[in-house]
Amino acid sequence: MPTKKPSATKDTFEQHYFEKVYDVTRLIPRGKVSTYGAIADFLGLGSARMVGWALNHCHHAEDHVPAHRVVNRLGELSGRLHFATPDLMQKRLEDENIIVVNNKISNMASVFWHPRELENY
DNA sequence: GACCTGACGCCCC
DNA sequence: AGGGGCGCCAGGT
Repeated sequence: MPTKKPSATKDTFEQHYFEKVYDVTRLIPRGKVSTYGAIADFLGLGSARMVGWALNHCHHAEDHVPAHRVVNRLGELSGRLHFATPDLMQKRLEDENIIVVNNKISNMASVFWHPRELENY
């Protein structure tokens, strides 16, 4: 047994769960949002941080990832500074009729969507 | 290796 | 109600 995993294995694993995160994020309905924790739970990732880590690299993805629909569990736009401009995340949400005040979604309970609502995934 | 730092979240004041 | 501590995993230094 090799004491160390080949780096190719690690790379493909990352590729794998990055894509899973992107796929779930793409399934968030327009006008709804999900959270880092909900996506991590759904995918069985050990930590919600890994979702943030994956989304941090989502601009490398082949197809568009609606990352503005992922917020923290309090509805705060914790990732907004990683968009092209600091206000872009809020603008995208407002374009979907989501109300944002002080970088926080006001009606979080009514727009929250959990991936386990998916029927066949 | 030993830190440190995250697009996080739970627990406990 | 809001803030600190800590676990979580990955990367950088």
